[in-house]
Formats: sequence, structure tokens, C-alpha cells
Amino acid sequence: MENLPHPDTIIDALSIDCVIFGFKDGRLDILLVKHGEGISAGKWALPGGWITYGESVDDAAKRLLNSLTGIRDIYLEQLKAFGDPNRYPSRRVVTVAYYALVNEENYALIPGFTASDAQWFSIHDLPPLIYDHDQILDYGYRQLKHKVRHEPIGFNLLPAKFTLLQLQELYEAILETKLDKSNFRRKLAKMKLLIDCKEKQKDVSHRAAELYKFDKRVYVTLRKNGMVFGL
Amino acid sequence: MENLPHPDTIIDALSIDCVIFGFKDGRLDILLVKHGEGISAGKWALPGGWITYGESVDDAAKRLLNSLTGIRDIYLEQLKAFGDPNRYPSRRVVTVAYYALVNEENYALIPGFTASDAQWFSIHDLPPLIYDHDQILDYGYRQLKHKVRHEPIGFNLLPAKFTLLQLQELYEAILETKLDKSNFRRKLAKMKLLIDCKEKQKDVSHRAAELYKFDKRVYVTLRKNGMVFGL
DNA sequence: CTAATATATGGTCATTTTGACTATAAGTAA
DNA sequence: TTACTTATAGTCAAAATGACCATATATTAG
Repeated sequence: MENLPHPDTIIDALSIDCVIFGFKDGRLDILLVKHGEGISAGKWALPGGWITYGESVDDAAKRLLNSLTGIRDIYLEQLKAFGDPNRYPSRRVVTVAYYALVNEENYALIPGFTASDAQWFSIHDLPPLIYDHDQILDYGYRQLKHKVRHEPIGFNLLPAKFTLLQLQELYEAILETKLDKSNFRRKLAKMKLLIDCKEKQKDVSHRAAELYKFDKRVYVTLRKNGMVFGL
Repeated sequence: MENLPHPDTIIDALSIDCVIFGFKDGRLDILLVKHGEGISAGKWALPGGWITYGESVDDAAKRLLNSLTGIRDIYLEQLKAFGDPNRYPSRRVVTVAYYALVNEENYALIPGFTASDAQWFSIHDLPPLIYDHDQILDYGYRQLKHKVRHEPIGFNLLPAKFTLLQLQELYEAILETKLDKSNFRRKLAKMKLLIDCKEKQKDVSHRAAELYKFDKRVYVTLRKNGMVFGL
């Protein structure tokens, strides 16, 4: 056995970056942090950082996201490793990118660690990003568009109880398209994924819609067996 | 600028592993190599090795696969990075896994570099593998099953000219299921992905089938727009 | 109170797609 | 000639889709 480094030692050849999607008022957002120190201080970037010897790559992603933004306990999935030899300016760093979908309303952003700020940006109005982060983001967005059509994800972006129109607007925002209301509902009804909360929307200036929530059991089954969410 | 290592220097925290699928006589195979040196000499493993400072991770995968097995110029896609801190015995190594689909008949296996042997194994009859390679393989197989239903891949596993039954058997082998012959052909016909070679199968002891090849243009379009290969 | 208007929710219908079968054709081998 | 194998074409009821239309229920302006 070699003389191993302390578990907290940073592996300087490997980093993490997270593409976090949020959804609010029919708009698809991306979570960015402003670097408070280091070679990119003052610039906007995907939340990320260094992996240490003692943790798994997955755990590093969770830890970094939480310490930079306050977000915890979310569905965080690996996207891809980005390994161009020149992607990082001063030396050779491979980054493992993750992505997640969250309901913005559930998380107060708390910038911390090396981040001086953390904010949501509309995916259609982003500031310049450091390194190859625009490429990573772009890859993540394409992945999201693809995945949302083949798996019942995307639901993490909504509140626990939501209306069918909210769900439809989410799909429209991700896929950048218009969907037929009636057909959309019929489709959803058929996959028996939604449970009627027997409760109506409040404080809206029009007829209140029924609220629904997800049936976790059906959700898991659909993810396992592979579904086709033809839209 | 720091004093950078020579481009050929190995990054000892990062490796590559490849899950290569082959198809022959209706059987789905995996390509393995026997380690000829190092801590796992004599044992079977996924083809892989170390990344160097000067190359991209993608290039490293191509280089390693070629030097270990002789295979080159194939569709090689990143699968996932495996980053458990204890996956490698002596120190902390993260590996980036790739996968590819090839037509076995097109490649003579030439073990080289650190491999003393290279062989195809039926996916249902594998030897014990080193480290976490069985997990990587398993993940790759699940990925293949999923992907084959949503993208027109899988075609790389066949000869340039093939019969409809060969194509069907490929899908049956990957998905571990039986498909209806007539309905399978109807589906294929509708997506206009196949070009009739106007040429028949030879040397078979029954009625010869028509040979087909892929329409590269339609293929590319389908991959880009996202298709549903409902089977 | 009434009308305008916004969204909710349910239904119609022609067309397309699916899944389960059946039937016939064209080769080889005994 | 017959048995056997695979190729290829077609049928048909059931299910799914896409483009609409109709009505219900709420708020707000006048």
C-alpha cells in the first residue's frame, strides 16, 4: 500500500461542475455562481470545484453544490466528463459535469465557500461564462431536452402540488415548442402518473384548476422500464 | 504559467475503460483483454489504460483501444466517469468509461501494448473481471438497451450490407426479447432508413433475402432530431 | 347585474399506428 | 416430390394521435 494523501487533499487534475436547471413563471433558468477568489474572481461560472481524495465523485458534486449555493438533497445526475487538454487555462484539468432539476421556490440561494454570489439566470439571457462552461451548459441543455422526452423527469422542477397547465408550460419551456392542451392532458391521464389532490388552485383571477401530485410508485416503474413520452 | 509536465506523462489519477460490444451469429459479445503486466497481470479486464497530459480524454480512449486491440475508427461514446474512492486497489483513480458498437468481422484482434490477449466473450458468459469492471460493463449494457430504443444506433454492429432478419436478431439480442417479423419490417420501411441494395444474400440453404444498407443522410437526421424506435 | 375574458375541462372524429395473425413465395435438402 | 426453412405481403380490430370544438367556472370592467 502506498502512502496515501490525507482524505481532504485536493486532486488537482479533477474538478466538478454542475448545470442546475430551475423553473419559475414559465421560464427555464440556470443557476450560476460568481467566483469570489482564485483565477476567475468576479466572473460567473457553473457551480463547481475540486474533488478530494476521500470522497466519491458523486459525493463531491453534492458537497460542492451545497456549500456554494445552499441546495441539498436533489436528483443530481452525471452528465459527462469534459477532457480537452486545454479547457482549463493554467494546467490539465478534467471536469466531471453533473446536472439537476430543481424547483426554484424550494431553495433560498446562500452563496458560500468560494462563491461571492449565486443567482438564477434565464437560459436565454446568460452572462459570459469562464473556461468551457458555455459548452458544458449547452451539452446539459441538449441532454435535458432529450431526456425529458424519454423519461418522466422534469417533475422535480415543479412544486409538490401543481396544475396541469404548469406541467404543460414546463414541457413547452424545455422543448421550446407549443403543445395542445387537450391532447397533453389525455396523454398524462393515460400514464396514470398523476394523483388528483382533490384540491383547487388559490388566488388566481380565473377559474381555479385542480391540483395534482406525482405517484412515486408509478414514477419509479416508468423510469425503470423505459417509457416514451411522445410529445 | 506553471511548469507543465511533458505531454506523454501519465496522469495517475485518471484512467480510461472501454465497453466494446460486438455482434456475431445472433450473439451479443463484449471485448476483453488479458493484462500482460502490472498489478492485474493474467486477469481479464475491459480494454483501458492511462491518460496522458497532452491528449483529450476522447483521444486517449481511441488510442488505448487501438493499441490494445487493433480496433480503430469506430463510433466511441462516453459512458460515464466512475469515481468511487476505493474502486482501484492501491490509490485513488477515477476512470472515464466509453462504449462502442462494432461489427466483429471487420476487426482482427491484435493484442498489444500491455495486453497479452484480446478476445470476444458472450455477454452471458463472462470471466471474472478486475476492479469494478463488472459494474462498468453492467452500466454500459443498460445504457445500450436504453439507447437502442431511442436512437438509430446499433447499426454499427452489422456488416455494411445486411438482411432484415439480421437486423431484427440484433435488436432481439440487445433487448433480450422476441419481435414480430412482419411488424418489424413495416416499422423499418416507414422510417425510410434503409436502402435496398438490389442484391440478394448468397450461400444460404434457403430462400435468399434482400440485402439492405443504411441511408447515412436519414440516419444523421434521425439522430439529430431525436427519434423513437418503438419496439 | 351583465358582459367580456381568461382559463379549465371534456368531447368529437378522421387518420395513423400497433399488435397479433394469416397466407403465399422461393429457395435447399432428402 | 415433399418436407423444411426463411422471405415477404397482407388483413383487421384495437389503440393512439393530432387538430379541432364546446361548455364550464371563475374574475373583472362597465
